[in-house]
Amino acid sequence: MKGLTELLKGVLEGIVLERISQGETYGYEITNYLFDMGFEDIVEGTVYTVLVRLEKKGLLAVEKRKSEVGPPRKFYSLNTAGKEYLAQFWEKWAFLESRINTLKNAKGNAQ
Amino acid sequence: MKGLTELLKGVLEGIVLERISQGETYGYEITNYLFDMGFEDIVEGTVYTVLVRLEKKGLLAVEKRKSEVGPPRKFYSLNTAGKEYLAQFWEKWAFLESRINTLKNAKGNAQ
DNA sequence: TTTTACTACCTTGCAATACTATGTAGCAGT
DNA sequence: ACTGCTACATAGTATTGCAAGGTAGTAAAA
Repeated sequence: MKGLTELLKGVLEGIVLERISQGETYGYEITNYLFDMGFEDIVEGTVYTVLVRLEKKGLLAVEKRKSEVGPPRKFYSLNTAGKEYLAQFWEKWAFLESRINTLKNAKGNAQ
Repeated sequence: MKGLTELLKGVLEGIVLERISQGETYGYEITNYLFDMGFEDIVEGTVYTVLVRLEKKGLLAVEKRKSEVGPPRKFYSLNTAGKEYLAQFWEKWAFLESRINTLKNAKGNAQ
């Protein structure tokens, strides 16, 4: 799906955090996962910038491990702050989703 | 709800368009509507900048009318391009919503 | 008549984020 | 040596919502 850029703002961060929370993983795998999910326009560079940002925010634990099929991988997992942050993300998402759907089903009560 | 800023990016535009599509309305009313919906941190300035952008994109028809309780109001409605754009917004939203919920219910299949 | 309150619109500068484009490097098979 | 895949990284750009102000019309209170 194309033209999602603006809608993804804030959401991508949450998606990446959730993916990590479901099991230790690394940037390249996340990129492929997103592609398989249908986010075909989210490229590697974008994912890495998100990971760097999340790490700077102090939400992730990192461990570098050798791979037998390429360069070493940086495995990420959520620390306590990361779990808390993710929980907040889901709260915000739920709020937004409910309001949007309310609006969507309102069918013209303006004025 | 606080801290929605990033999540609102792209979404706010859609919300405003949808509101307008449900019946001719103006900036001040939209602001109050958003507040009543629970978006208590979206202030007037934000709404007006959105309206200006939507107008520049050529999605809106405008008509200025006098008010008996204050300054004149600028009533907006969607033109053809605006309706098309809104339909695309809902498609994107549906896509995003479905993927997010898939992810949310995935429960750890990483690696 | 001045002040306050509500209505209504507008603008500039800022911060956060995703995208573009590009680069580096390890490993394996040809 | 070359190609292809794996894997990480970053500088610059565009878009967007927010903060913080400003201008004005109407009407009732002071």
